[in-house]
This record gives sequence, C-alpha cells and structure tokens, in this order.
Amino acid sequence: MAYTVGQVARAARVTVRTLHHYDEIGLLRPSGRTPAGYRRYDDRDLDRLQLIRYYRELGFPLDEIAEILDDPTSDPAAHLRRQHELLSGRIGKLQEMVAAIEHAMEARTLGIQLTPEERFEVFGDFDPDEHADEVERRWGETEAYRQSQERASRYSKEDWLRNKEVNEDWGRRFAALMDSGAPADGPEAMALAEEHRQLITEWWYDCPLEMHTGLADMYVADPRFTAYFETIRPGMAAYLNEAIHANAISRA
Amino acid sequence: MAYTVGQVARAARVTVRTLHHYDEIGLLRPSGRTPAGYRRYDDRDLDRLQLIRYYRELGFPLDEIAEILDDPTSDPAAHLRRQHELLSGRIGKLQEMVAAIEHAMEARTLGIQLTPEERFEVFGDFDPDEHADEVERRWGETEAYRQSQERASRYSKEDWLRNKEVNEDWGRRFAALMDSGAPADGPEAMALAEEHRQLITEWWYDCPLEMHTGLADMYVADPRFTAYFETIRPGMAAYLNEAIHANAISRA
DNA sequence: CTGCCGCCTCCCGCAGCGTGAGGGTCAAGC
DNA sequence: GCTTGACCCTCACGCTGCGGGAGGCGGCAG
Repeated sequence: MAYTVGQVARAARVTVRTLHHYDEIGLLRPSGRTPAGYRRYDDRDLDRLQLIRYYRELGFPLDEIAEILDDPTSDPAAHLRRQHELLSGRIGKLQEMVAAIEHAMEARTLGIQLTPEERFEVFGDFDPDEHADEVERRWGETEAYRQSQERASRYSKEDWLRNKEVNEDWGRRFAALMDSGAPADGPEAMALAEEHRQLITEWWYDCPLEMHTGLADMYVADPRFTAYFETIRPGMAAYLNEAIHANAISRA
Repeated sequence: MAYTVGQVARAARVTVRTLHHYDEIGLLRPSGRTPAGYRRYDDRDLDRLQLIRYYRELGFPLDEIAEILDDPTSDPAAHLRRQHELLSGRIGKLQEMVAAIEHAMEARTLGIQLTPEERFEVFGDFDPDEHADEVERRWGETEAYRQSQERASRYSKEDWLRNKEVNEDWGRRFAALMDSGAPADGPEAMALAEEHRQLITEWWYDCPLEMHTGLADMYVADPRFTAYFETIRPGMAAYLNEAIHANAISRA
C-alpha cells in the first residue's frame, strides 16, 4: 500500500508541511518517490509516523525521538524516566506561576496595587543575590561585602525565613513608633535605629556607626531602597534616616 | 544614578544579550547613551525592568508585557485572568503527558510492549476525525461520509465516551464468542455482526448490508484496520469478516 | 485541451534570546 | 604615552517545529 503525502497527512492528523519537515531532518523519510518526485509512503512509514506522533505527544523533542526510534540499543525506559522528571519540573514551575498569579489577582481585587515589596516577596527579586550585587555596585569589594557574601552562602532556607520575620517584626515596631508621633531623634527612635544596626551586624556584616549613616543616606537617596521602606510605612525612609543619624551622633 | 548594561544585567539577573534584545524590540530602551554609544540606564529603567521580569516570571510573552506596561488603559486584571487560564491549561496538558508516560512506564515494567491499540487509546489517534478521513479517502464524498461528519460534529465528550464504551462492550462479547469456539457463520456470530452494523447505523451513518460487507473486506485488506481488530483479539479481523458476510447473505 | 487539485522545492517568519565575530572604549598600570 | 584587559558596540546566524506562501510541474476528469 502506497500513500501520498496528503493522504498520510490527513490520516495522521498532521500537515503536509510537517511531513516535509520530518523528511528534511531525516526523521521520517518516505520509502520511495515516484518518477515525478512525489513522496510515497508505505505502511511501515505509517507505523513509524504513529510512533513519532506518540513520542511527540509525550513531549519529546524530535531529535530524541529519532534517537529512540533509530538506536535499537537506546533504552526507551530511561528516556521515559528522564522525560517524566522533566515534565514534573515544568509542571512545578507552572504551578508556581499560577500561585503567583493568584496572589497578584487577590491583591488586585482588594484594590491594592502590587507594591514593589510584594514583587520582591513573590520572586525574591530583592533576594540575597541581588542585594549582594547592589552592595557590590555601590561599595565595591569591601570587607562588609565579603562577610555578607560568606554568611549568605551558609544560610539555610529556615535562616532566611527567620531573618525575614525578624526584619518584619522590627519594621512593625518602627512603624508603630512613627504612628505614636514620637520624634525621629527621640530615645525610642534611636533605640530602634541601633537595633537596626545590630540586626545588620548580627545577620550580615559588622556595621559601625559611620557605615550605618552611609546606609541611612542611601535609603533616602536611592529610590528603590526608599520604595522598600515607604511600602512599610509612608515617610519611613526619611524618618529612619534621621533616627540613624541621631543615634550615630549620640553614640559617637 | 546611571548604570551600564553589564551592571544592570548583573543586578537584574539577566544577560546583557537580553537587555540588547529588549532594546531592539523597544520593550526597554535605555534612557540615554554615552557619546561612545554605550547604553545608560537610570533608576526608572530599572523599575521598568523589574516589572518586565515580574510579568515574564508569570509567563507573559514580551509583546503583552509591553502592552501592559505602555498602555495605561489596559486592564492588568484581565490579563492576569487570561494568563491564569492559559497556565492552567498548560498544566493540564502536561499532567496528561505525565499520566501517559506513567502508563507507558508501567506497561514497560510489565514487559509489555505498547500495542498500537494502547497508542490509540491514549491519544485517540484512531479517533473519529481520522476515521472520517479514512472513510473519505476510500469512498470519497459519499452520503455516509457526510452523515457521519455531521453527527460527529454534534457529539459531546460524553457521547464519545459512551460510544467508546459501547464499542468496547461489543468487542468483548465478540472476543468471548470467538473464545467459545463458535463458528464465524453461526447464528451468534451473525447476531453480533448485525449488532455491529446497527451500531454503525445508530452512531454514524446508514449502513446497509452491502456497505457492511464492504467495510468487512476493508477490515482484512487494510493492515491498519486489521491491526485494530487484531489487538482486541488475534484472528478477529478475519472472523468478523466472515461473520459479516454470513449475516449479509442470510438477510439478503 | 483546459481546469483544477495536489505535489514539488525554495525560502521567509515566529519567540526569545545564545553565541560568536570583528571591532571600538575606558581605566589602570608601567 | 602605551599596553592590557575588561567592557562595550553592532551585525548576524542558530535553535525548535513547523506555518504559510510563491512559483512551477504532474495527473486526471470533462
């Protein structure tokens, strides 16, 4: 039984172009040609095409299909296992995306625009790596940078979560202080500023008073850092800047 | 604050080439150039890049991101919903693939080669469309073809499943009859052949006796049809052919 | 003989960059 | 002032898996 491209295409639910393509790349060569150059497929070609389509449906790339079909020594089971892992991985990624989208939709239905902070949270764009890069760009190869790099590399996921929580706790208390109307150069503000410095020292690198004031200036100078604090509470960047400076002066 | 491509690339965790690409397609144009032609990015560019990366992580194509970011009237929520559906669909497909792979692996561990029938089952390669095509190739534009086409287009998924089950039930009973040793031209075989004809008439198109015998001949002549019946039970194609002919003769 | 359908071979196009090639630029160190 | 090395620039082709069209034969019915 011999078939033309068009017949094969209709029977196998693929386009003629696809069959041309498979011919071009050598995946499925028709078993013959007519004198006029027409492709002639026979039943074995159809069987092979069936297998090709089968593996394609399983998500295999064409070159691997060729390998599986042409190399009798290749282990299809191994391919299947690998493909299974690959697909599972892809599913996992897509599910994360979906979760992230749901988060975004939720935020929107509440009428809240996604804040930069949320974006950071979701994807960790403000993650240690980027933070390190930030630091590197600004300060170059300082000792502090090396320290934080070194510690960051040793932190486990739990460490990161704990760190996040500690920071958020501090943020809440600082915001509460601002709400209370306390002055930025008052004792409570200075205490929280000092605590902020200790947190940095504890978690990242030795942060002497001068470095702390340098950070404080960056918090108001760099819009991205500013945005970060502003999303915790409006006015926080400036307030914190003042508090850090006041704290540094009183301890000098 | 101005940054070079390299700095931006490191900070945003993308490659320089990616930034070049975004520049090329107009998605993220650096706010300026140095006299030497170096790209200069400022903080707003970084913000935009952050958003771009965010939407990319959500799986949006670049042109849609451009739309979302540049068209202030576009509704991000609608985009999110659409994207959500899209991703869910992709997950569904991947999960089907995984299930199919698991099926394939299972079959292999049992030492059973995947039969053509299994391939049909999983992917419906022997589906109504292909069947219709088959019919078309053989009979051209007949009334029967038009009828089956017309019915097929109206069938719901449940209809298809029901049809599948009905066919399988018939197949099991026919195979059992063969196992019992009954002759192909005996009354039980003829009854099941007639039932087969009624099933076709009921589900697809009017199938008079002559057409039925034509089908029967095709079942043994065309290896693919033969293979379909042989996977149900070895010898079934020939046996069914005989039964259909016997039935046609007795009713003529 | 004329249509018309189907077949043929190029060949461009798609997304989202990767990966050079071939060549300027900038800051540092000698 | 000159070299070095790290960056930067602009092409421009490559990858996947075909889609789609141009321009031109082949085959068969009327």
